[in-house]
Amino acid sequence: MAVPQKPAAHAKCGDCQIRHRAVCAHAGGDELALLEEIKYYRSFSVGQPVVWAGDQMDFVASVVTGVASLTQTMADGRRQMVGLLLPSDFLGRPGRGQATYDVTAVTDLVMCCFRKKPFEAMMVKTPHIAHRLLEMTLDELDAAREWMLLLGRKRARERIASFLAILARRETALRGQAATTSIEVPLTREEMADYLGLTLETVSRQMTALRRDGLIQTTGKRGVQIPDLIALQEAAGDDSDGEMLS
Amino acid sequence: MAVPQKPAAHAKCGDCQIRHRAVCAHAGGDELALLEEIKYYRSFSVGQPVVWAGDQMDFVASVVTGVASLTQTMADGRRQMVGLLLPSDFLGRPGRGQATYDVTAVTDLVMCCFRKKPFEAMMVKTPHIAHRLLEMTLDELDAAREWMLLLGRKRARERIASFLAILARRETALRGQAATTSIEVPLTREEMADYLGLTLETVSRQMTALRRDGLIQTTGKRGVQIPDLIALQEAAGDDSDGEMLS
DNA sequence: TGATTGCTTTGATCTGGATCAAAAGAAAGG
DNA sequence: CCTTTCTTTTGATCCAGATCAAAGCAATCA
Repeated sequence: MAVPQKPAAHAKCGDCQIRHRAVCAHAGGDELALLEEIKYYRSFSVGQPVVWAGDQMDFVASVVTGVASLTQTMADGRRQMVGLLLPSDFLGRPGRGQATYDVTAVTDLVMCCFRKKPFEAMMVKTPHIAHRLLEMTLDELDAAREWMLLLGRKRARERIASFLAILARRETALRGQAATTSIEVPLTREEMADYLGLTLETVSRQMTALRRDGLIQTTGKRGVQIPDLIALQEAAGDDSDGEMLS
Repeated sequence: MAVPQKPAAHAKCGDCQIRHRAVCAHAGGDELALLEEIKYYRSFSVGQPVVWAGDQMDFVASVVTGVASLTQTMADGRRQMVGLLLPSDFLGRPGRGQATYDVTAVTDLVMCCFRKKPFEAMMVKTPHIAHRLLEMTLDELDAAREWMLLLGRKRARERIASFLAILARRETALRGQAATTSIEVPLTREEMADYLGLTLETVSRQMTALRRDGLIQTTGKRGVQIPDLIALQEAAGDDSDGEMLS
């Protein structure tokens, strides 16, 4: 397990699968050419650290494939995951040299990296990249605040249902929606617990309860099928019709 | 109570007390002149709503004086405050028409407002404003994630200590630091509970406990003195030396 | 093939904070 | 002044989820 992979030889930005959702989404052909020059790929296998909080970090990056976690750890070992980076999500903060969180590959992971200096220089020159980064950061802020409601006020069952519903939504957004949505949860029970502010035992028990109540089916450890996404969202305590925003 | 105030006649941007910390911080003289043309002030008294979640919102704004809260409410009434807007903080999201959260004046409040359309137009033309907004949004994202750790993993006592320590830090940053830091908590016990993911009874009990243990003194309902900020930060469960970042 | 290693599930018990209830301040109004 | 209203404090009890403990289960390896 965990053999460091050789970065795959990658196609040009124009063919990239995250081209239209990542930080480069609004970049024109000329801007893309500039990015193309300074980009490089890095791969990580499951469980590998990308950076530790406090480390010097001289690059920023987009997730191309796989999933990474942002985690905070207290002195006595209590852990809280504060973000999941899925394909097209952005890692790093222009204008800051140290990492703020532990970043870990929770699945095999490929990132499209840019050295910080040239990227920051580009941000000044190419308004489309800066603009897209603002847009993405505002989205992340909304997501973080949604998570604050979950962590501050939702019961264990609602937290699990919320998490599964969010993954399912992202899935139906990419694929089309079928009668039953099928997802692959990219986290272990313990990682889910760290994300949801629970213990792994509670996560396991509530998964069992949701299955017993017919809100989900499961295949293996990671597969979850959702026969009725609306019902699951109601179990999540979310205002039934779903809060959509332009 | 709560008599709507007449917006005060205000000095020019150059003299504004939040000039160097708000979204206009990096704006040059010419950019400031443009902002000056489209700005207007609005005042709210304690308890007044600024906007409700879902409302059309055709302006963005900076807090000049006072404090506002961002709150999410679940269908059954559970509430979670997801942000506090202090002087110089920014409200609103360029590129979105509806408010995402309930915004309420928790003290008397003065805001410096810009109609959304002209502000968005300016963002395109003046890179300094867009850049500052990105910077502020990234800071808010960090704050939100710090709050996720608090809500997901900290005990009641640690949450209160964290909250007071954060207010105290902001105070010592503005004023100089004295031996004893004095702060005025801008929230009622119930509002603190909504912010900290607790009940108002637990907040009250833990305030009493912190006083009993000599970590704070109190004067009236709102005044709190902190004889030893380091000790309070330890009670907050934060890595003693405080996580400072460039 | 059995043994080791990592999850995950399930059971029994404990506890921090919620809930229910009431009293005590403190400010505002008649 | 007393009454009303709002906020805070304190007390008694309860319970959702944590903690402690032990099996299950599936993959990998020797």
